[in-house]
Amino acid sequence: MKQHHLHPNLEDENIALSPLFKHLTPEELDRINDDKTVSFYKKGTYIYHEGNRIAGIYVVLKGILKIFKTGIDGKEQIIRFAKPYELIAFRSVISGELACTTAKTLEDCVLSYIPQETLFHLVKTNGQFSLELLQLACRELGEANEYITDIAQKTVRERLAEILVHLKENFGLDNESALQISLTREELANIVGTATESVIRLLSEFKADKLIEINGRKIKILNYNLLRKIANFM
Amino acid sequence: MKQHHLHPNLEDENIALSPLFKHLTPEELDRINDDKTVSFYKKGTYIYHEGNRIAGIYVVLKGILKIFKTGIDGKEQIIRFAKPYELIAFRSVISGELACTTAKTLEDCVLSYIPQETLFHLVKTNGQFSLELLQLACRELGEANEYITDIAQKTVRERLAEILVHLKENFGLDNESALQISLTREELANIVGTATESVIRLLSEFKADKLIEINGRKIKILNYNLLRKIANFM
DNA sequence: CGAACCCTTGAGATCCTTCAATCCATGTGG
DNA sequence: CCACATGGATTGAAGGATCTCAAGGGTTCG
Repeated sequence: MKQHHLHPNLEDENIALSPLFKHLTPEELDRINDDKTVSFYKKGTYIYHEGNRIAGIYVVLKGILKIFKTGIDGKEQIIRFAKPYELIAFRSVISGELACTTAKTLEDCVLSYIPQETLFHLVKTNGQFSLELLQLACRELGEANEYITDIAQKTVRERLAEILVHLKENFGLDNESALQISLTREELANIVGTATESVIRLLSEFKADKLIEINGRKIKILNYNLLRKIANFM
Repeated sequence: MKQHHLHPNLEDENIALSPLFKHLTPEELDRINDDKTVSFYKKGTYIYHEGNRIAGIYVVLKGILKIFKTGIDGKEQIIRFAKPYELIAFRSVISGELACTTAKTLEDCVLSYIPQETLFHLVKTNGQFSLELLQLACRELGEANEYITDIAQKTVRERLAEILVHLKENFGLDNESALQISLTREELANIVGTATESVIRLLSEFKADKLIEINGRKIKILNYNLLRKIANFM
């Protein structure tokens, strides 16, 4: 296995922990392990840029990344986050299109890179694997459809509450019931699709309403159920 | 081949015209043709509803459908349209989730229904086919990401112009350079993600600016390039 | 001819954005 | 250790885009 020895504990991370690779045969896993490279990336590093042609997919082994599109005036629209054992870049690799998003690390990350040849070979020879990849893509598609409807129909207030709920669901709370993921106000705005100032004002309101507690970037969830209610889930 | 003889010319329609099924072996095509059913649906018919469990996919052979989610207060959000040789319902069938959208015919339609067993068998045994299906899903995912960014960042005016451009690209113009697809103002609003009244007012503005000509639901495109400019493509 | 639908227009309200100024924490170089 | 630069967070004020509500007009179809 090729490996960049830039980080002490890379060996700990095992690609087979990703649900997608669970049902591979030992031979297939060996092939992946031979072909892959594992690398360490500092917080704030770009993995790929919108418009790039990408020659392989990445499995997140450690850390969190944001995946975003750059829109009007360079304003970022965050499409999703990627956390350990999730894939990035597979959409463009599979479709053969240029990257439609940019990926940037929000924390120090360890990523495993799998060349597209290895991936395509697996898809073509392992029906179970390709079905699971398909299911992954289809689940993401379902989430994207939700997202579209929310942005189109909900108020900024509802969307912000919803995002807080999602962040809790996806990244959990620490022992003080604060969101584990740490985002700037601007990043929150770029998920919700609004102005930074609006996020700030609404967070203050949520705080005044005892829904959350704010300490810099630390956001404590005080009343999860009410937050869900405000989010106006269907 | 099982077939509902509800329509004179069903035999004309050949599922193999769909690019997805192009690379199948004759045996595989036979299997599909044995398993499929072809049916006629009048304009305004629901094919499936959000929340349904769906047991197979549909290939559109004739007609146009709208695929939408129902959001706040029952307001529809149109996610996409489906036209001949495109698939519907495959997202939920593949992911095994309940339908996250509703499909309704906008015109008289002919659809071919393929049971999920047939589909799954193909995916598992034909690597090329599953790759193409994956590519289809990934392209849709890319479009969904665009859509999200547009709705989040563009003004209603820009989005409406963009939708007109898209409708021209996807459904073409008739001999009078009017959009082939006929939508109500409300449906336009439900794509753009705005109020019906806003669409009406903006269409009037576009008309005043000689971008389009309006005749009931008939929308003639007079200045395509300027429309694209207003749409503010990146 | 009425009912159902759709389209259109106006007026007022409101949610959000934008712009500008300030504050605060952090880090860096002298 | 201080001075200053930088990037984020905050607040206020003003304006504008868009929505909602209400009313009226047109068309189609049984």
